[in-house]
Amino acid sequence: MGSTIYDIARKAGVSIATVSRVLNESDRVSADTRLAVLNAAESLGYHPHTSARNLARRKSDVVSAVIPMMTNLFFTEVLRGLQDRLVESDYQLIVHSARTLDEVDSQLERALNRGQSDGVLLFSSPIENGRARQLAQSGLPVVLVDSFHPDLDSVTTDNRLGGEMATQHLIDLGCKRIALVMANPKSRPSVDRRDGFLRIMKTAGLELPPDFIVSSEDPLHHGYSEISGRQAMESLFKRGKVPDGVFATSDVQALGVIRAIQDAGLRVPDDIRVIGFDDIVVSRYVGLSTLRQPRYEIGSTAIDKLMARIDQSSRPVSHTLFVPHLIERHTTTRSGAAAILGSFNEFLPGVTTAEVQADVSGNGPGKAR
Amino acid sequence: MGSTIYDIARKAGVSIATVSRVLNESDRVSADTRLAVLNAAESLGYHPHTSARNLARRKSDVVSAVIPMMTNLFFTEVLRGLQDRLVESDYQLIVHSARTLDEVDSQLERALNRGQSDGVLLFSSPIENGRARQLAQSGLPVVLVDSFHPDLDSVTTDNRLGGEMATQHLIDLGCKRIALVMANPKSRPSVDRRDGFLRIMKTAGLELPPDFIVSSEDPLHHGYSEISGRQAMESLFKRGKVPDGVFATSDVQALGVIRAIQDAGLRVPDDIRVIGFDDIVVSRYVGLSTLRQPRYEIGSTAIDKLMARIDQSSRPVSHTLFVPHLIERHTTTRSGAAAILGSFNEFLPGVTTAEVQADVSGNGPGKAR
DNA sequence: ACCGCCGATGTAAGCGCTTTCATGTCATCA
DNA sequence: TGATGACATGAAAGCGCTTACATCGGCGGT
Repeated sequence: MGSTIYDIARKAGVSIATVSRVLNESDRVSADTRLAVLNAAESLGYHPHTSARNLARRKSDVVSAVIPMMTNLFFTEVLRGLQDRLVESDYQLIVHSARTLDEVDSQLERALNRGQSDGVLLFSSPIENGRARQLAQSGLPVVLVDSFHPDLDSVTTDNRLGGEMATQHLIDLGCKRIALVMANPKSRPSVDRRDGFLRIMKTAGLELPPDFIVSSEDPLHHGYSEISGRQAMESLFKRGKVPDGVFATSDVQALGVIRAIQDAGLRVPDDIRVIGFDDIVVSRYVGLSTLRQPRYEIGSTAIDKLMARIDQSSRPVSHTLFVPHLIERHTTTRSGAAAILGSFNEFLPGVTTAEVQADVSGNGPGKAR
Repeated sequence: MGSTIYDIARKAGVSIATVSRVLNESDRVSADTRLAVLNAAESLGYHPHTSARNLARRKSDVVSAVIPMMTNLFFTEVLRGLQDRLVESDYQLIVHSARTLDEVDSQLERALNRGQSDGVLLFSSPIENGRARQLAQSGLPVVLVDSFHPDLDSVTTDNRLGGEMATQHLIDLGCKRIALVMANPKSRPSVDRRDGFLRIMKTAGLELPPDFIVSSEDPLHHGYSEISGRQAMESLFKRGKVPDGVFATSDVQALGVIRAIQDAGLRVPDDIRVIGFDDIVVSRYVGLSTLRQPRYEIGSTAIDKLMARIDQSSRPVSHTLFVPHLIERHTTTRSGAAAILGSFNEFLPGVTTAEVQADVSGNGPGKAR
């Protein structure tokens, strides 16, 4: 174990330079020596030493992804998109996950170390000028995903537009008293979605009762969690506010919102319509209406951009903005339609109205756990 | 950008050895010089060169995870568990994802390169003797997750036992004609689960009609996919076979099974009860009964084992076997209860919140947030 | 005043590889 | 037949860092 090119060179009776040439597919080697070297390498069970190689080449073929709130379902899905794209290239991915936005700093610091990776994907983190400078100074190629700064390449969904679309959708459905459940107000995507919401509410001339915007101060996941959505909704109810439509700034929150509504003895969508954002996997099974972020495209575009910049650091900065796509599911069906569709769960076409009725009134078995 | 310890040394008026000492927290440096060095480093925006450092230290503080079928939901969830555990240590994770089991070879090859990582976690891949030898020869610490070989540390769920529990559960519910929907027969976990199934069927003296075992030949995801489960069930129906219970070797497959059942105009669980394996996130929302794998513990145990072996390569090989946990949900309720419960979806009000709480608040026990 | 010791620092030898440049060997052409 | 390349190979200089080992003052003990 641990053989080096010196061992190979000795065994094959050549110099290390020749071994290196063979191993790097350079064609300036005769067929005979090539074979001898390959045989020697094979028989020694040679594995190149990556660090040494990277040091000499000044290249690592690795990209870093700094991802806050990895436990959030949305990110695991984006990550899958990334991987899919990355596997096709020769790059490998090193994941720096941060549990809170504060941890991002330290993880980013590590990701910026030279020699570790050829570029960095920075996810969903606010970029103040200090950090922007830090990134620029590091000289490492960086692409922002799901966040924005004028000086840096970025790939985002048009969150403001998404907020507008979601809100307009609720309005089209006849909702009059719409509540907004947002994540931590420090999260840029959440804020952008809110701005879209506000704009449409204003345009539509709809009244926005005080307290109808609830935000989470939870640092964990930055408020993008089921529990935070649930608490937001409960706090609304506690104050006696009952909206007829809710826009949650993420699907995970929307799931919590739905739970709270049902715990309060109300029904979705009959009493309150709910729409989320992201279109995580669960949403499809649960029948949650949402704005789909093109995860796959986000991931692959980000990778492409990063690679382009790695190849040519002087290229002009570019920003890609994806338009989210409205997915209408059960949680925003019209009252009438809801009765007909019957099932809350679009995964279950076979369920009859009767069953759903029974379900809504009945109490399920207590989960003994 | 790109400053080295030489730059710092010059600026601080010391030698590179001293700089290195300061940067590595060695205490054999006077307070004055330390300060001077730190200031110089700061003002230069110094970032150490990881490859150079690793080369000199013979240590990388990175662990590799070779994961087949990353797009499978189960793995993304295990990965979350890993990350959670890893963030607390100083290690970083490099992900080698393989889309098929064949790609595992090449990804593993890369993961075994020296200098890239200090250890490898190999997921769910069959270990023939050839590969075992390759792993041993590489000299790199390896821990198998979700697969087994006597010579290598491993962490697995007791799949055979799980298969027994699932089957017994269906029998307890009164099922007489139970079908097995398995993934690719080359997948060890799937095979083990089948063996448990067979054993219980035999013990119970239940007849196993021919063709009631359907396996997938799909190389993609090795048969662990919704589509494969669906096709398996369709092929059963096509041949006129209608079981009254189905054990699918994974939840994703079970979702496909359910879909097929409903497309055929039958109902779950009234006509056919369904149980899966894994307890992926979606299952909770869909009400799918399943055997839960303790993902979090699997991940953290694997990491612990790997680190232990990195620290002491001579330690004895150990195997950890986790007992899966039966989660009863809607898809295996008794006929009577099913009629009352009504909804397929346990996400609806009838369900107590206890379980959801538990799941939402963390990835498992031992979580200190 | 001398010896020995200790703590702070510098010197230099790698870590395992890539790559430039120099060298050597032939076939080729005038 | 000797000059001329084309081609295969070797020698050696790094890549940026860690870490023995050597060095150098200054100190207390005698």
